[in-house]
Amino acid sequence: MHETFLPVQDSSGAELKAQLKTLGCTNFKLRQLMRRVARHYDLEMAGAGLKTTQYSLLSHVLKLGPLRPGELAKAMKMSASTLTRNLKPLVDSGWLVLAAGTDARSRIVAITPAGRTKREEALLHWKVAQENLNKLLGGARVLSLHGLIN
Amino acid sequence: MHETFLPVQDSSGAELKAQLKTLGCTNFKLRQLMRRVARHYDLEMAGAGLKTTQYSLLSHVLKLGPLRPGELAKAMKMSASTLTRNLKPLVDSGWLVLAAGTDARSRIVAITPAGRTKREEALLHWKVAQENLNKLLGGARVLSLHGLIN
DNA sequence: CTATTTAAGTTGCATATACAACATTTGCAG
DNA sequence: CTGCAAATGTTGTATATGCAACTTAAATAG
Repeated sequence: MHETFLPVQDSSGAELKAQLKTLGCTNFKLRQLMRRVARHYDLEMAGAGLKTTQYSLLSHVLKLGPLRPGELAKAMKMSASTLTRNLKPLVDSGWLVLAAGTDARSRIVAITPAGRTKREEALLHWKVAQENLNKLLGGARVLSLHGLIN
Repeated sequence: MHETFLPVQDSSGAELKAQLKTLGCTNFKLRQLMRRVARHYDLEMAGAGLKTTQYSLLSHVLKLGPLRPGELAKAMKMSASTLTRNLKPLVDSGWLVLAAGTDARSRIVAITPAGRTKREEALLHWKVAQENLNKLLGGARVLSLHGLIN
């Protein structure tokens, strides 16, 4: 009788551990959610001819200014090798440029005028996707999710 | 003065909308988290010679019994084309088999004895990864995350 | 000033992901 | 039966992801 009230109070003890054991694989669940969310954004972003990952990359270069690939990868928390490859389609499209850095081994990534225009266009689609996801999942849920991530 | 207390009470109204506007891209944040979590699990799962995605696939085939690719893809909420390709390394390793289905066009995916053994071994590593993630992110946070996903 | 270490990016390899187009095969209408 | 529509998987193409190995260049030790 007592136990039915305890869980909420005892959330950092044995009860929490017991609840954790009932959960499925966090990695799998997260991937599932990621696929779903990515599809949602990509569907809308396709109207601007971009993948959402590309929009994110473009936005980060815009905001963080011309910077070295290494810094960008660190800021976006992705591996340098992934970044190298993700840059390619955007450079090929003329939205980003890879210039020589101060150092002969390093480089500088920068957004081009065409890149700014494309990003501006894509921003409108991003807003729609973001707002629709809030409706789809529920604003409170999305808010909680962001709270957990940071 | 009053407003400082309202947000919590008014979580489904204007205040929630205002808070949502301050958030960054949900897709990007989620991808970041996914990368981090995937790295965590994969590092541990490497001890069993499996990627975590492969472990998930193996586990699903084990639990859902011999079944058609289409059903499996639906259960795991991934595209059929992704599944087709993800099956390949596991079939090549002899942990799964693709047999002819009742229907001449359909097929049956099943786990092999070697697959069961491998999955058993990998389960131990999965448990370590799962538990360590709980410690790393905090049990309460992981619990909330699962709550949001389902 | 040479030799080794460190730094910065890229490439090889393997996997994950999905949309569109495709090949087969059933099922069903007529 | 015939022919078209629906079902079931696989392939083509493009991107995303990361580890390990590699290349080049700077920095530092001796």
